[in-house]
Amino acid sequence: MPDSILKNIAKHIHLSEEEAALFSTLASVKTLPKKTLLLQAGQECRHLSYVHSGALRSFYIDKDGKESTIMFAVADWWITDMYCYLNRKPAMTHIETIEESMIFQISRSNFDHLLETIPKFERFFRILMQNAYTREQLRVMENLSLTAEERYHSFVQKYPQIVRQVTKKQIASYLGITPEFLSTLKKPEI
Amino acid sequence: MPDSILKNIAKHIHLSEEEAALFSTLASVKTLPKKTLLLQAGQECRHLSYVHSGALRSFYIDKDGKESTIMFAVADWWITDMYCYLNRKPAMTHIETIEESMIFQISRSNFDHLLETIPKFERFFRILMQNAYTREQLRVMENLSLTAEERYHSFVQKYPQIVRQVTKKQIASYLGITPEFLSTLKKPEI
DNA sequence: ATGAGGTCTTAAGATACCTTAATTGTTTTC
DNA sequence: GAAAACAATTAAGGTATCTTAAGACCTCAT
Repeated sequence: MPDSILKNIAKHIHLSEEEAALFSTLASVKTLPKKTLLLQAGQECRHLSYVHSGALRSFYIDKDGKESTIMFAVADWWITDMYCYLNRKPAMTHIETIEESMIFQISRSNFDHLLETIPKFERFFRILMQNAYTREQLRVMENLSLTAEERYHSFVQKYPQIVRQVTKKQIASYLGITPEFLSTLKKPEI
Repeated sequence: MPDSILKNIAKHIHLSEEEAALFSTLASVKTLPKKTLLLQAGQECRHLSYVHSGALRSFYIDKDGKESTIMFAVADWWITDMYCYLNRKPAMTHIETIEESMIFQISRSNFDHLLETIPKFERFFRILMQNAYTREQLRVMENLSLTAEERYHSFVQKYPQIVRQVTKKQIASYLGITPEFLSTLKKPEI
């Protein structure tokens, strides 16, 4: 188990060697080729994934077949269909790799086990959820108050690494605009 | 201290009598008249508030003076400018009462003290943050994939109680549309 | 009670963003 | 390494939503 994920955890809580070892037995590694579907809407969402390398996205397909990108996950990000993972509901979103990726996965039952065995993980996940919540709330705020062009510039400034790893079509679907309209916007300063 | 807030906590964790008593010493009660500004953008956000009765909203005012409602909080909801509360940044949003309200507040330092003294609260806040996160993510999804009319109907169905307590103008600013446009939409079945 | 200010509605004209379509360049696949 | 598929761009016409304005209705303070 490469230690990028342990470093990610160590940002917020300190694990003893034994705890880190236990954690390692509860996570599994996967290497996935580009364009691999990791989760399909309707399926049970069994895994929380940490991205060691590569890039993934989760997206929703509405009744008209239109795709909306819910989130991107590049190195050092966590991704899942959180609502469905936590509440054992059928997934609403799809998750796929954008490029070849190496990820670590924690199943729902190992997640529960982890929280019971090492209560410090409650703190870790609280902080993870806190950050995810405030990020989504800021996104809602920008969706409500900014024009498409402003949202695009804000995205490029906030996530320059993601911009390098995904297509403009995918960014457009994250911003809630069409690729054609994105094309007409003034390019942001980088 | 009325026990609505203890019941809210008991939904997710079990507190002993002593723990409940300690918690009570760390929260303070306030009764606020209608239209009271509880937090102003730019100020430090010192409090996390639980709504016992009444209704509040948080909103953002953009560079053109346009208001966007970030969230409503009616009985049994928690509200604050979470990003700024947790990270000691100046508030981005305003919070005001919509009607006379009774709330319980926890200061940032008491919050920290609570998490250290009663680690079960890590679990409680994890679950609170989890729910807030998945709710915001669903809101982003709806903003990206639904028309204004569909979002309005979804809001009415999800939050009938809020609909009774706030104006249509405020709902419009939550949905990201103008009150004039909301007025032209087909009324939802209730 | 009266007036002042806010909310809600309707309507006409304006605009941000969408749809469709065609062209070119790039990537993937056999 | 050719063919097929996809991404990016440009442009013309269309639509959802906004802006402004005006009138009717509330609500609340004097």
